[in-house]
Amino acid sequence: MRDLTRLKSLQALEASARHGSFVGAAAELDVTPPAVGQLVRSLEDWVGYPLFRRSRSGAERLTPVDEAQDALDDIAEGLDLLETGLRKLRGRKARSVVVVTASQALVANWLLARLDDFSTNYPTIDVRLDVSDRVIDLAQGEADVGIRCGLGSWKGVKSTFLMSEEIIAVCHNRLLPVDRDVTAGWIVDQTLIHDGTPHPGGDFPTWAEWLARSGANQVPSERGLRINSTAAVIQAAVAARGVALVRKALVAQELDSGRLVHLLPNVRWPVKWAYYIVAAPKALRRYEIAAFHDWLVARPR
Amino acid sequence: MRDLTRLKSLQALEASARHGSFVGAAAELDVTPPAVGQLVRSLEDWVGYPLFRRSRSGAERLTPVDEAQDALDDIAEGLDLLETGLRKLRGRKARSVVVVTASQALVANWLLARLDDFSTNYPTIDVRLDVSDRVIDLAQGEADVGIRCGLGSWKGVKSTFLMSEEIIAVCHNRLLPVDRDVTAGWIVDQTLIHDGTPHPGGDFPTWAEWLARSGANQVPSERGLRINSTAAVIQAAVAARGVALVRKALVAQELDSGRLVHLLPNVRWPVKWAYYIVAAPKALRRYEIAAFHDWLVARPR
DNA sequence: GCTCACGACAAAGATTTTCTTTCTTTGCGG
DNA sequence: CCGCAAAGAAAGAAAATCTTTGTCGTGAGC
Repeated sequence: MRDLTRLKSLQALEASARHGSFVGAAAELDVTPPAVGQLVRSLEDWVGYPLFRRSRSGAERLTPVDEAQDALDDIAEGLDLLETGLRKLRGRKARSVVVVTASQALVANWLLARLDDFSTNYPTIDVRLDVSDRVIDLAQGEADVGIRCGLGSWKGVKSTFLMSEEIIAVCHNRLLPVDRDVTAGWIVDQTLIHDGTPHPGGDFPTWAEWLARSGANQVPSERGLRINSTAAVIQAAVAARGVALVRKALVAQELDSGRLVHLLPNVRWPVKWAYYIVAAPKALRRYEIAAFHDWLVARPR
Repeated sequence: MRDLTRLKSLQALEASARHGSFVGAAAELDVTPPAVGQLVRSLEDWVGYPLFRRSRSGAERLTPVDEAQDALDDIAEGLDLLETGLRKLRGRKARSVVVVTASQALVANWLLARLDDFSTNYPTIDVRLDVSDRVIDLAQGEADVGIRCGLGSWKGVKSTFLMSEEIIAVCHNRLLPVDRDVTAGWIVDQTLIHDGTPHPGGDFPTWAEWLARSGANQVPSERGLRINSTAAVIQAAVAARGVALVRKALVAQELDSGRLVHLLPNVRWPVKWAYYIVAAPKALRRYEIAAFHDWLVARPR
C-alpha cells in the first residue's frame, strides 16, 4: 500500500533544485515561474519547513537546504525512472502517423523545409501531408493537425500562435533595374501580379493601397496578372513574370537564396492574420500529435 | 532537461497493475474506481495501445499486456523512490503539533481512548487537546481540527462524516431490578436524569417523548436531575444517580465494561446529528493535520 | 433458469489542482 | 541612480481530476 501524494510538487521541487531557480524549472516544465513557486511552497507547507534558501539576486537564486538534499537524490532518481518507464511505454508503439493539413503555398514554401528536423527528432513518427486550400474540419478528425494562416479563432480546436505575418513586395532579381534604385514609380511600371485569393478580415492590401503608402504619385490600373492561388502567385514571381505582393513567411527561402528580392523594405504592411497550429483537444491526447504540436511550437521560426 | 508528464496516470497505472483491478487501485489512491479507469485510459490514448487485457469476471480483472511489463518495473521503482524521498522530507521535521478541539463529553468518553493508536502510528506528532463546549472558530486558526457532533454543515471548514448517533437509555448496573425485567414502567419510577444542553435541530428526545415510544402508560413528571452538561449527565449515570438518556457513542466504553447497561434496546431513537471531523482547508495542507484527519476518518469506529 | 454481486465503462457535471496574469519587492551590477 | 532579473502574492481562468449515476457482461449461488 503506497502512500504518495503531491507528485507534481515533487517534480517542481526537483527541477527547481537542479536549475537553481523557478525560472529555469518553469522553462523545463513548460509552465510559468509563479506556477513552480506555488507548487514548491505548497510542498513546504506540507513538510513544515523551507526547502530552499532564497537569494534575491545572483545566478543561484535557490539553494536546497541541507535537510532536503538526501531526499532530492531519491526524488531525482525516482523521476528518472518514471521518465524511463514512460519512454518505454511510448517506445513499444509501432510507427505512428500524424496527418498534417496546410495550404499548398504553406506546405511548399514553409513547412516542407522544416519537416526534416521533425523526422530527425522523432524517427518513429511518420508525417502525412494533406495539402488543401479549404479549411479542413479537424474536430471531425479529417486530419490531426493543421497549420493555418488566419485570425486564430476557429471553433472546436485549440489554436496556438506560431508567428505573425506581413505583406511585402518582391520580384525576381533579374527584373531589378541595373542603373537606378527601385522606386514606387518603377514598380508602377512593372507587370503587377495580383493575388485573387480571399483573405477575409486579414487586412491584405491591394496594389493600389500598397503603392499609395509607398509614395507613388500615380495609381496603377488593374492590369497585370491576377491569380487566385497564392502558391501560383509566388511561382509567377519566382519565374520573373512580374512584381508580386506576397506573405513574407512564404518566400523566406527565396529571399534567403537571393532569387527573390524584397522591394522597398521600409514599407511595412503587417496584417492581422498570423500563423497558428491547430488541433482538436482530443487529438492532442495522443503522444504523436502532442509531439508534433510541441515540436513546431518550440522551434524558432 | 527532463521530459515527464502524466505523473498521476503513471501512478494509477502502477497501482492498477499491482492490485489487478481499478477497485483495488482506487482504494489505495483514495479515489473512486472510475477515476482510476479514466487516468489509465488517458495513458492508453497517449501511448496508442491498451496497457491491460480486461476480464469482465474473476478475481484478476486487469492483466498488464506484455509490452507494458518492462516499463511497469521502472515505474514501480520510480514511485517507490518518490515515496522514500517524500518520507525523508517529512522525516526531517522536528516534532509537530496538532491542536484538536472537542467537547468535554467527547474527549473524555470517546477520543481519549483512541489517541494511543494515533501516537503509536505517528510518534513524531504531538496532539494537544483543547476541550471546549463552545464551537471553536477553526477558520480563524483557534485550533487545527475539531471533532463535532451536529448536522455537518459548518461554514468555512471541510467536514467529513465519521459516524451516526442514536439516543439510548442507560443506568448503572447496580440499579437494575433483581427480580424482574426492566420495563418502561420501571424506568418511570426511577430518578430520571435530564440533559439540559441544547441540541438544535438534532431531534433529541425528552424523557416524555422517549417513554411514550417505549410504551409507558403514564408520563413522568419533570422531576429528577436536570444537568446542562452532557459530560456531567454521563458521570451522574455512571455514579448510579438515576437513569439517563445519552448519546450511545459517548458511553460505548461504559457499556463495554458493563458498568452502564443499555435499557430497552429495542427502542431506537436515531438522531440527525452525527459526528464529523472538521478542519479549515488551509490547515489540511499541513502534513500533520492531514495525517490526523486521514487517520481518524480511516479507522473503524 | 433466474437473480445477484462484482467490476469495467461511459457520460455528465462538480470539485480541486494547476496555471496565468499582473503587480510588487528586493538586491545587484553597470 | 537606474535597469534588470527573479521571487512572491493575489486573483481569476483553465485544465485536470474526481464523483455520481447508470449500463453491461460474466460467473456464482439458489
